[in-house]
Amino acid sequence: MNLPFNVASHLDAALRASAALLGLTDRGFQPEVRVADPANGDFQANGALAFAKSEKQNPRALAQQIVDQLGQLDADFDINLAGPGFINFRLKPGALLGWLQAYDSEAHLQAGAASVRLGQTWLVDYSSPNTAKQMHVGHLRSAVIGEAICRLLAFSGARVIRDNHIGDWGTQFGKLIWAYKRHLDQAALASEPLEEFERLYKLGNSSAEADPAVLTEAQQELVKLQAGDAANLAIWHEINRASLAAFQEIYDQLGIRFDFTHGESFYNDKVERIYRELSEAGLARESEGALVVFHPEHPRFAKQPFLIRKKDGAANYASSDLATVLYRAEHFHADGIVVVTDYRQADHFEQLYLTARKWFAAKNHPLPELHHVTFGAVTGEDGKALKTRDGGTIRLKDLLHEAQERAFQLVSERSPDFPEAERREIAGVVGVASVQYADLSQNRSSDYVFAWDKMISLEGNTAAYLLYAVARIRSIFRKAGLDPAQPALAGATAPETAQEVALARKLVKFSDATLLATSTLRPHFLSLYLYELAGEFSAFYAADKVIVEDEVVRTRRLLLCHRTLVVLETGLHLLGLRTLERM
RNA sequence: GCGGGCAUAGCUCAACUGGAUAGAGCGCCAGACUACGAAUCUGGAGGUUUGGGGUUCGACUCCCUAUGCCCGCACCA
Repeated sequence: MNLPFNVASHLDAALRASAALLGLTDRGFQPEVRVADPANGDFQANGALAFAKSEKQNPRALAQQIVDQLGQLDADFDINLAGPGFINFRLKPGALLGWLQAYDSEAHLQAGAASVRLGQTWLVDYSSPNTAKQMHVGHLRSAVIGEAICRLLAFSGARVIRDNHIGDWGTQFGKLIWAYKRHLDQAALASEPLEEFERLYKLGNSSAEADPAVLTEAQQELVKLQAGDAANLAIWHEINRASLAAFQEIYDQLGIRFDFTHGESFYNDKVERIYRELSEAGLARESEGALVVFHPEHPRFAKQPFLIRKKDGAANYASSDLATVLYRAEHFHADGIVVVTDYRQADHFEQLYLTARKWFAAKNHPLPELHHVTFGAVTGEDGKALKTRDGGTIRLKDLLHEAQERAFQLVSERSPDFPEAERREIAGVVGVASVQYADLSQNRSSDYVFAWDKMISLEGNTAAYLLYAVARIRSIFRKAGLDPAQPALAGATAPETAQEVALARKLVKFSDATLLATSTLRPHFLSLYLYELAGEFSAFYAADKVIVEDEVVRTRRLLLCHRTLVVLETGLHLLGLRTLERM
């Protein structure tokens, strides 16, 4: 029989069926199938251990009983027991070949993966910079991780909505508009709008500090804006338009395109309903003039309030975020919402989701899965967080530019015979991919130590290593005179040499890597897999020559090359990276 | 003060959420191109997983505790 895209799920089903025959399922038996250390097999089932423990049985004997019921599986697997009761499954070469023949393109991999979240809608809120400000290195993580998560969710079958929740509403606009009206440099606005807005804000800020009369004027500008004054609203729109255009230049380099840009201002007219519903639900109450929510059952939030309306009656980010959750649930019918921000907002989102769950239950609103995807701070080499107002922050624009310049020097060194235009294009891909991959290859929870050399380095577990593997495979196909889009590989036989088998076994586990990365919303699991796959390929490449006289051997190896190419490219695209023909 | 997070090889990071002998890269040492791209590959050295206790067939992972660093905590987001 043909193995499905996810072989582990196939084993899981078989083990459940076997356990059911033994009457174990009702008593809580779980197979616990996972990818095994290659020395032990391809997959292992650990469930017998935990179950035997709870039933006070001999785990090894129990595992043996389960295995005895697995009859037809031994066509595809070598099955054996090990240790205290591990069940090991090793794919036979013929089964490996069958899987490789079935999953021969990005489209077929996608089709195999898409059953998990078919019919679901997921909304991902990421990047979310403030308007009128440069994006700096701290904005990189949310954008890069968020985009990878979008692609992973889409790969698992979901309809994905990308929403850029920009910070386009706040007290800073009073000072900015004050300065805009008096000191705007039209030429600077046209060429470098964000620099000009930053200059104007600083000017407005320092003027207000120096002169109380200016502060009053700035506050009045803000009041006028919030009241809908036409002139101020026009300036505000201009600021947003120019900011978004500047952001999009960066998003274009990162391969990001949002479906919606519903910033904070979008929810201005939606907060009244929040106050009303939360009060009706008995969740919100007045405290020190403000409207707040306490959670008596919670160790911290019993006393630390969730402040949803300021004492002056104005909304804040809590009210705005509550309105955002409701809008996404009602308007988009989202099954899941993912918000990608740094971990310092963890308290806020815990309070937000705690409140939303109680509120939705009280009001019978359909509740989506709510996820706050956090990531560590970007720190300097001293381990301290880089802050926006520190003089030394690195602009994202400059970072990407320098990455590409460094990549260009390297490409020119390695491939001096390529035309300059092509070297530029390669450097663009390699430079940006290096920056993205540096972020995606490590667990997002940990702090990110910012260092040029580490980020742009093209050695070890880096984008360049993976792109190089892709380029080498494409080179093989050029040499063999075959089109990797439509290779003539009919009649390919099962893997034979140690390196062929190792590579084939790794390829089959692509589905487990994407599943793990998606279910945990941690793209680094996919990065790690791709790095290991590229390593297996490199070892295979060094040991087994592909383009040989013997046609059987050649076809067999070309099949492996081709599937490696497809899986590597599919995986890199899922991470949001572009790939190359040669480099 | 209250609460959260982190601590793994010299350095940067993994370890599939309680599974088998804790793995990679960089750096170091020794090898491999008149072979499809050496941005590569093959070996080697390197560990009391911050210290101390506990839970169990099994702990980097869970609990307690000590230390160190980071972060949040009433009207910024």
